[in-house]
This record gives sequence, C-alpha cells and structure tokens, in this order.
Amino acid sequence: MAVRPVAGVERLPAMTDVARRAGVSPQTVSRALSNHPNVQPATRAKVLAAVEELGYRRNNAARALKSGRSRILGIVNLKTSFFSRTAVTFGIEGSARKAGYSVRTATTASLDAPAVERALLQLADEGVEGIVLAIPLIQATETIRELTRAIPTVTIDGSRTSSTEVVAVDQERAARLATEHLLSLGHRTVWHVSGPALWSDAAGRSRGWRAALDEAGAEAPPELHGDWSPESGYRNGLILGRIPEVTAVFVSSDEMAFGVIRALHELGRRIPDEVSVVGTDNIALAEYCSPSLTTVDQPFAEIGALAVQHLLRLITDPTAEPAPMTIEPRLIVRASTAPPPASAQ
Amino acid sequence: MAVRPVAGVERLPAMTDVARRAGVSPQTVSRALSNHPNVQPATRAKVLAAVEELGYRRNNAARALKSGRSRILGIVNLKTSFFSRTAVTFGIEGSARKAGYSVRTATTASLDAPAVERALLQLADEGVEGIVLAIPLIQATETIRELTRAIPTVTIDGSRTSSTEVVAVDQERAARLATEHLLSLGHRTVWHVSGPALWSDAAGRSRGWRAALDEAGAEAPPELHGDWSPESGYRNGLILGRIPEVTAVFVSSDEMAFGVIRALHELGRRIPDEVSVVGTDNIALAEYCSPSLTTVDQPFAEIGALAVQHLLRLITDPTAEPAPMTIEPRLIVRASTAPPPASAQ
DNA sequence: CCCGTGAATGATACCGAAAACATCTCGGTT
DNA sequence: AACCGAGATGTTTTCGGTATCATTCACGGG
Repeated sequence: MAVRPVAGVERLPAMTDVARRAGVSPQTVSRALSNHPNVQPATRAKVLAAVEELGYRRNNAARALKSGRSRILGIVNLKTSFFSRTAVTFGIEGSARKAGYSVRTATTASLDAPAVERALLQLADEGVEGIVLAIPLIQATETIRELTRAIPTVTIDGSRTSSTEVVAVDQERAARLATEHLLSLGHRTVWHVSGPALWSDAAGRSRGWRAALDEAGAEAPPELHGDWSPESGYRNGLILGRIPEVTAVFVSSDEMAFGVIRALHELGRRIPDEVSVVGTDNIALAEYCSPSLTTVDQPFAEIGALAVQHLLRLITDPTAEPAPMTIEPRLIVRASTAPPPASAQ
Repeated sequence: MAVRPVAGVERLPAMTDVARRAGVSPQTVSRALSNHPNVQPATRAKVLAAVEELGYRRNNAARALKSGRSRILGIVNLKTSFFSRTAVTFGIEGSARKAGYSVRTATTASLDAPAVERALLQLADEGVEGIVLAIPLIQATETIRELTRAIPTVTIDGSRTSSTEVVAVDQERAARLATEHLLSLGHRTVWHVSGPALWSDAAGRSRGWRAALDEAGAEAPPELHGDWSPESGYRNGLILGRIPEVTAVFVSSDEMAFGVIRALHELGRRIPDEVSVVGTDNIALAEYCSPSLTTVDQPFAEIGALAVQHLLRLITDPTAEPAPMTIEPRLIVRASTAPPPASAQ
C-alpha cells in the first residue's frame, strides 16, 4: 500500500501513527493486529479503535520484507485454458483469500520443460510461498526440480514424474461411473475418446473405462485420442459416426463431447436414439447442449480448496508427509444417453 | 522473495552480495538492473555477470516498500464468471506481465455496492497501482468513489455512472452486424434476448439492435431479458419457441444462445430452417454447438491489452485525459442462420 | 590553466513493519 | 521480605532495496 496517497493526504497512516493515537508502542499495534495472545483486551480495543479512526491498513510490502513471508500462492496454468482449470482457479482463489493469502497466476503456452520453468521462475520471482501446479509435469529440468524442492508445491493433475503432493478426483472411478451407466442401459460396449495421455486425469479415465469394460466382460474397442479441445472431439466424432456398431461413447471432457455430438449430428446419427454420449466435467453449458449432456461432475472448487489446504500445511510444516486425497466424482444423467437402438441389441 | 532459502543455503543472495562480487556499490547494481542510462556498459556487464553467477533476483517486497510502487494491477471480476470475463483476464495478465506488472484478481459475488467495495478494498490492501473494473459499477458508495479517485481505474464494461476511463468494443456496431445479417437473409424482423440492463455491453447491443431495425423500417418486437446465464437463455427460448412469427433471434451472449437453441429444439423448432439464431462473443464452443453458432466475435484479449495500456498511461500521468477506445467487432457466419421458411416470407 | 558541467559512481538515509531482546508489573512462593 | 516467573509492553535492530545527496573525474570553453 502507501502506493498512492489519497489526494490531499500527505501519506497513508503507518503503524507509528496508529501507535501514537492509541498511546502505545508500534510493536503493540503489530501484536494487536496479528492476534498475538499476549495483549490486554483493553489495549487491543484501543488499538483497533485507532486503526478504525485513521483508516489504517498494514503495508504488505513491509510485512513481506521483514517477515520473509509474502502471503502469496502461485498457480501454474495452461494458457489454452479449458473450463476445468479455470474452475479450479476460482476454488483456489477463494480459499487462499480466506487463509489470508493472495494468488498469482503464471500461464504457460505449452507443457515443455522450458516453458514450465519460465512460469515457475516468474512465480519464484514474485516470492510465492507455495505453488499449485495445475498442469502435468511431464519433464523436469534441474531448475524445475530445485524450485519445487525449495518451494512447497502441490500438483493437481497427479503427474507420475513428480514427487509433489497430489490432489485429485478419483478419475478411474469417474470413468467407471460413466461406463457402467452406459452398459447398464444395455449397450454391448462403450467407446472412449480420451484426453492427452500426458495428463494423469486422462490416463486415469482411460484406465477406469477399460477396467469397467473388463469387469463386465465387454470387449474394449480401440481408444480414440483427443487433446481436450472441442475440435479434437469433432474430428473423433467424424470417425465414430462412420462406424455402425458404435452406440455408446464416453468422452474425457465435455468440451470434446460437444465436438463429438456435433460431428454425429452432421453424419445424421441421432442422439441418444442411435448413439449415447457421456462427457466429463459438467461444465455450465453441458445442460444446454442439444441434447443436454450426461456427464460426470467434478467438484472443481473443492479440488482447488483442497489443494490450498494441503499447500498451507506444507508451508507450515515442510516435512509433512504426502497425504494424497481424492474426491468422489458424481454421475449426472441427462438426455444424451438412452438404451441402444433395437437393431443393435 | 527470500521467502524460502534453498535447502543448505543460509539465505538468498541480496544486492550487496552482487555488489561485492562485481566490485561495485549496491547502488550501481540497482542502477544497472533498472536500466538506468548513466551506467558504463562495462560496469553493467560486470554486474550482470555477478547476477548470473549468484542466481540473484531482486526482492519485490523491498522494492515495493522503498519505491512505493507495487508493480501490481488489480482486476475486479464477477464470481459467476462467464466466458467473456475470463478471456479478458487472460489478455490483461499477458500484457501486464510484459510491462513488468503482475495481476491480482478480486472476485465479487454480486454487483451490490458493498460487495464491490469489499473487492476494491482487498485490492487497495494489496497495494495495486491500478485497477481494471471488469464489471459495471452500478452504484458507487463514498468509499468506492474515493478509492477509484485515489487509484487509477479503467472500466471495461463502460458504465454510465462512473467517470473512469473506458475501454470497450463498439457493442452497438456488434448488434447491428448481427441484426443486419439476419435482415439481409430475408427475415421480416429480429427478436432480441438481451443481457442484464446494468451492463453497458448489454445496453449497447440492445440499442444497436433497435437502431438497425429502425433503419431497415422493421418493427422492433418486444425485448426479452436474460442474465448472461445459459439457463436464462433457455427460459427465453421456451417463450420464443411458442411464438409462431419468430424466425430470427439475436442473443446477447453465446452462453444464452446455447440455452435458446436448446429450448427451441425441445419445442421442435428446427434451426436454422425455422428459426435463425445469432449469438455474441464467439466462445470456443460456439463452433461446436449443434448447429454451429453464427455469432459476433469480440477480441477479448485485445480488450484486456488495451485496458492495461490505458491503465499504465494513467498511472504514469494521472492527469492524462480520458481517451476511450473502441474495437471493431466481427460477424462470424456459421450454420445457425438461414433465410426464413417460405411460410414466413 | 581554471572552472563549470555532466556523466559515472559511491555513501547514507529511509521505506514500514516485525523479530529479537529488554523492561516492567504483579500475584504467588518460600 | 525477597524472589520468581509469566504476561504485557517498550526499544532496537533489521529486512533489501532505492531516493537523495555527495563525490570523483574527464572534457571543453574562456
């Protein structure tokens, strides 16, 4: 603060001003405002009154400088942000704010090590106390390893190459919910459009899908690969729509599912009469797809909140051992799924 | 910074360490790193070499404290973030970063004065040097007025109640493009689902729509009101679909347009054969709506960049006079629009 | 040859808080 | 009565830069 004195005022009030007004020492003001236990209630009241009267607010820069704690958390995000990452960011910001932290975002255009390194260095520059990696860490340079060792880091997309803490939805379970739903409607098997293999979310869903088919004794058709974008869903939809035996598709994100559905429409395959489609994420528009999209909900805000909770624990106690937590996904049945057409049964 | 020394290292290197290593005074290091003109190239080189060797990075907190400049910009955003605001945020972050600023986001759950005031106070607390209001300022308390007077502020949704600088797309023009497109296809008139009246974007589109109809000698049907949400589009779609004479609809956001289209589908009105729909924003999914959505593109990243550019000017020179800039919107014709059915011509 | 001038660099003070250390007060012990 | 210890408060120092002022030096004109 103190960045720009209000017009007419020489400078914003500092702690000494509050101290003078309250008739105590600056240190006491500091203690009162930091909820230090050893402050007489009466004294605290005097201080708070003075603060109120002067409209005093502590200077973050000075606080950070002296204490060595910036009270900032960093997020590394992908620039081509799809819904899920944005939603998580909201969750992170909310709970960080509650804990007295603010949040900086560093976006990276790609998952390459140099790009990620640049993002991490930006955050390190800003003096963040902890980092939420909202991307998979597919390759770690020495610098990256050093930074994530030096700064407590939590990974949201549980990557297999890092040893950082992990917060994640149980994606295998999510895929099972979707696959079993389709099988229970009577579909002989379920096709799958996956996300990029580097994302553990995508890999987990792929595993879950395969496992559910296995357990049901259904044969797993070849997997189709997308990149999270609606466009990649569309491309895969153009393929799926040409295969007569396809009656059920589980797609690894709602955005791709929109693309799949559009391609199927174009090819004249009716949904859900001829083909059922299940997405993943439950984005706001999922309900307003035509037809509305059956999907697996992911509580993104909760994920963000958990990540922050973890991170704060890690900041307070760097030796805290990893305790990965998982959140239960939830199937939301809408209009894009139905029993298979009679001809396919 | 200096928040968390790398394991084994006592503390991060400070400017004095660099100075010692380079054989110059700390002040010279400061000048060299700040691109001060009066530094011998040879000296600067020595300093940079020392910086490199030590892996030195300046401490933001100390810089901010002494200089009184935090190098932080703030954004006030609505929590129920729709695509447009998120996209703008990306633009802001990118160009802020380029200018050496970082960005803090304060989200507000509503547009009420107390909520907005809270968001602004948060940002003031963080010591932001400038603020981008990405929401309409519908009501200003004394505190809000004081804060926006004390801290350079740019409004993205040009609000009529504030005197702050404005950066905006020419929304009247956007609405004209959409409306004229539909009229030129042969529609007798165009219906409109607007955004909340408090948003000047919404108001501008409404004006443009009405003006285009006027000029074409078409009668303006009653306006329907939405709140940006897909759900509100759906509700309005349920109404529009029951009015036989409706053949063309201009919707003030793509998200609402998705809702409208779904409602029309449910009511059995075919798009674009019976009803044409135009959205606004050109969100990523617009192309993958079924049918793909004709819409008016808004260059959100550019808007964000312009906002930052403005803000920086205002920070450097608080007396700089307002110079509102507008950006040209662009119509993107896809599959959701077509000539009206023969029966309606 | 002297002095003014401006470029290059150095020395010092200070930003505003909090940590570390010092002091004081007071009830309870011995 | 002297003493102890913990709680409450005050004093001093320090965090790491940069603004400000001071100093040095080379150069050109009178």
